[in-house]
Amino acid sequence: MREFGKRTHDCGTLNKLHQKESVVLMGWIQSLRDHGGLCFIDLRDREGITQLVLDPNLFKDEIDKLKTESVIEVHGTVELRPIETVNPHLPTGEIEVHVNTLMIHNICQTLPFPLDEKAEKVSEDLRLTYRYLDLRRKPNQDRLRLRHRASNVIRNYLDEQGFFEIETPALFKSTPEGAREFLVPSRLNPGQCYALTQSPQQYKQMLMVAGMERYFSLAKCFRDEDLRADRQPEFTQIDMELSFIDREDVYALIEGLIAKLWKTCLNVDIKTPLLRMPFKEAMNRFGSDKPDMRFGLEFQDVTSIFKGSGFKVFASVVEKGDVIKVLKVENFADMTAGELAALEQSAKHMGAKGLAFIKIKEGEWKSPLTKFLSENEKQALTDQLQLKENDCLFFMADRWEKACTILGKVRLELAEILKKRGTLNVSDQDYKFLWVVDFPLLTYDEEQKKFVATHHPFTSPVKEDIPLLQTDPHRVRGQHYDLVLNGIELGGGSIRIHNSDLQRFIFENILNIPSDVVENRFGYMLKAFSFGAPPHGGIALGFDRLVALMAGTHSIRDVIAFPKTQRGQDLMSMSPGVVDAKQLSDLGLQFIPKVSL
RNA sequence: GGGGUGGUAGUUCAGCUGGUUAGAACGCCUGCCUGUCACGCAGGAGGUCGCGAGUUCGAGUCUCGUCCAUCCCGCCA
Repeated sequence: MREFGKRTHDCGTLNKLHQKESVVLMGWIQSLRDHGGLCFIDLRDREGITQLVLDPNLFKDEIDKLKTESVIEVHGTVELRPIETVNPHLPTGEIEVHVNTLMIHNICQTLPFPLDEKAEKVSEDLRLTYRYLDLRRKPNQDRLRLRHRASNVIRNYLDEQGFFEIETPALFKSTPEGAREFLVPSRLNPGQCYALTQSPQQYKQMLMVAGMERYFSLAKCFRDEDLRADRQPEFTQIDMELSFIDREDVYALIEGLIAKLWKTCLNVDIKTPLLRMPFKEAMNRFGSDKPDMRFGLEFQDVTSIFKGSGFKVFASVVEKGDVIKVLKVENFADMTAGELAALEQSAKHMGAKGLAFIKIKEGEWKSPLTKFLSENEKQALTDQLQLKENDCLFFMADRWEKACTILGKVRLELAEILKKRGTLNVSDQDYKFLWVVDFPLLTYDEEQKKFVATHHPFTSPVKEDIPLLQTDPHRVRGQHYDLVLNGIELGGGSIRIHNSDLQRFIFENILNIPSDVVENRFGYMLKAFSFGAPPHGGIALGFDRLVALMAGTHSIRDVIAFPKTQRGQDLMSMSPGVVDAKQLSDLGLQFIPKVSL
């Protein structure tokens, strides 16, 4: 079967059917149990563990030398274990290999940390320093195996759907309107820099102009932003672009892909089509553009109830045209001071002045605001929210988006609290996907005092909203879509602008980018769109996040072979590092000490 | 750039209101052991308490600074 190596089997496959067979195994010593007159070794390779039995009379010297994680090769015979010594926890637990030849390939010195279950508690920086050891552990092997299987499924699926896998450059030019970039000085063009691609966005659109029709790539992308558990400076996107399609085609394509991935890799059936929710609705109900749909805790709007209220804070908010959102939690009137503090903190963290609440206990409204509320207001709240004993309400009054966002944060914190209490069950194996759609094309940036693209400037407006560009730009919806799973944005995409004039109008008249800058940065795109660009659109899914979610881990470092720390360092190879003066001078570079103000 | 949490044997941790020679488990070393699979038994080695100042008769413990890790906010079109 095996075309390479001298192994006859791997350590996961032998069973009682192989009895009396001569086999050759190679692998690592997982554990060594020397009983004096008899010695057991658990030999491990990528596929499993097989118990070896060694006679000390034959291998005395070797056994003395061997240590855990040493690499050995054994030739021996498969024997049934005595019935009372069968290990039911091991797939190969019915047999063992009686060794007649032992070759030591490498003695392992004492390990810097244990490689059994205890490794989970070892500090991550130590494990990253010895990443090659940490990766020997089964959970890590399984996660990289899962990643491999997922990429295989993706390639096969997209091939069936008529896609070409095409590599695009990692060295691109700087596009400063996006994320902060890694710059790469060009030796051959002194004084000039490449930037590592934040995404192959512009290249893939050019591939559509080039008539490739369907492109995909598992593309490495680079962003020089601060890191998080779900963010690395280099990461992988499943990047796709299609010609002659609309949003529905993209939804169907991706739903097929997700269903196939989950079925093949996890044996889980995902019901399609997936739920779709307009951005506005997601904000109004859950206070997020990536709502976690595994639990309720929805908001209601009670703005109209507080018109002219005796509670001045609320009344003035209504007067300004802002909103009041409320989150009702059942059986939470016994909220502790600590729980309230945690909720208030997450609200304040997001810029709230406070977090108003009402508890209904023994028929009474317990709250700092009770004395300001009229009977009419109480009745209106009771009716609209169907209040009952032990309910607890949290209010947020502010500008629409801010009020929703803050209460959205409170909702997530509440879920954590309820989980701790054991009154809310949220499972990682419960996969609640949805599409969030109908985002506004433009967002007003208070600091810059101008409109910016909500996603990116290549997003096409919804056709019937195009006339609004002239009159009410903020009301224009974009043909953008985000794929969300359990409160995490898996990816997003859009139908693009393929008309040179419309694209130029957006750049110059809506986003107010000076025409010479447009020409310099995007001139080639505008030109390309004037040479027969097909209508097109696409999507990019975060591959690391996707695999992390499938693996049931929240950190993408767990599914990346050699991840970087939060400061962007590779502790194993110690990168980044200083470079020779010669290398710098070849590039015409010189480091100036950073001066802090 | 800002906030939270943490840093004590190789590893994971304990170490109380500051007070003898800083402990445990696992790992490691030596010896014994023919049915273990977290093998067992006996013995042993192993520490600049992240680093630097300060308070104090006395600091792992208190204060300040600093470094590192991690989580979050800003940021991530």
